[in-house]
Amino acid sequence: MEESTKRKHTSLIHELIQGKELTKQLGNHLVSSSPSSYETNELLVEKILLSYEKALTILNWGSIAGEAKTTSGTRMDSHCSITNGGGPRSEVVDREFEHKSVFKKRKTVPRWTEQVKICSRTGLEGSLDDGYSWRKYGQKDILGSKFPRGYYRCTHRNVQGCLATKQVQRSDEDPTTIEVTYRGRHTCTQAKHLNKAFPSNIKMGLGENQFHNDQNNQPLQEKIQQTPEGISTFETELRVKTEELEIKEDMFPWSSFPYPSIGSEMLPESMIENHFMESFSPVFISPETSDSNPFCLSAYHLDSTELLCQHIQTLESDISETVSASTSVTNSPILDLDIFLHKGDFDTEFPLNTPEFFSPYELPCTST
DNA sequence: GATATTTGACCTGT
DNA sequence: ACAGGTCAAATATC
Repeated sequence: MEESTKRKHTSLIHELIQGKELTKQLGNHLVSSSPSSYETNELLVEKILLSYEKALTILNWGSIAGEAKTTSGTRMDSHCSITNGGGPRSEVVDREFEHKSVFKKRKTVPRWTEQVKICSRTGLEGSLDDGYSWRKYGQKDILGSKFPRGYYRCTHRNVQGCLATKQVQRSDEDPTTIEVTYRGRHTCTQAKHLNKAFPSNIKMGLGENQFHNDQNNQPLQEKIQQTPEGISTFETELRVKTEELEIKEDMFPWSSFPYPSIGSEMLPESMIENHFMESFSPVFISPETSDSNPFCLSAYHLDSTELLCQHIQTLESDISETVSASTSVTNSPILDLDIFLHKGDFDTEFPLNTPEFFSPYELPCTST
């Protein structure tokens, strides 16, 4: 028993080290990336994936992955989602990774949830715009929920084949909070446009998948109309609290790991050595504080398992797209990493001071 | 008239 | 069978 665990542990370390090395290689390739090296990159990515899948398998089967078990059984990637307090949403997350016994690479639709805190003081009119155009295609009463859930898809679905969707629902516990679950990435032109508009002064540290305003720069603001699932008015006071990030395969929150900014070797190195091996609690977002801004981000503590998953998510994401998206952000989100590392417990909100990012309620979005 | 929303029906997975 | 998710016809808005 003891011996078995030891062996698994050794294998796990081996796989992680291998993944690290491969990632380094990939990083080097990315630096000198040329069209001709694409295949090489792809090969490296495959290898890395394989290595991490093995590691995950070990984690899942081994005793060291005890916490990886969920109420519905052992799931190899159930721990890939950031703890969310066991709310209803965790169910959704788990469901995405059913049939775990099959370790085949799956192309799942990335999904993550943001909690939008609404501070409405005045009327009930207004909009909460996340920068994307959405079209409502359905609404459902959800069992056990007081408020119905609204289903939205990208307006450009038909024209540009953008498959991004989102679900909007008011929180039962806190009616002033709206839970927005995004699914899929935007492939439409507005995504590209918004990438550039993303604030450059939002700094993030390692592992923070949290602010995935989307791999394509997903929305932060939600345009809520007079629909029951949302609250209509907000002033400029809107707080976004990305409480849970569910990033699955194929998803890349550009805001999380801007490869180009980090440098070819920095990412994997720091992730593995600082996070995986030491299991500390990283802190993510560290925008310059300012009381003037209503948006607040929460920091999360991740254990090594979660970090591992996030790292895997990162590796599995579309590298080329990542590079593309990242290059649109001039400032490196990683800048403040050192400042926040090792800060231990952290449960602070970071108000963002990025008017260009938060103010556009009236962006040409959401249908009207 | 074009586009968006509403809402009951239908589909799918459990 | 049930719940969540999607479709699509009817309706509303610009």
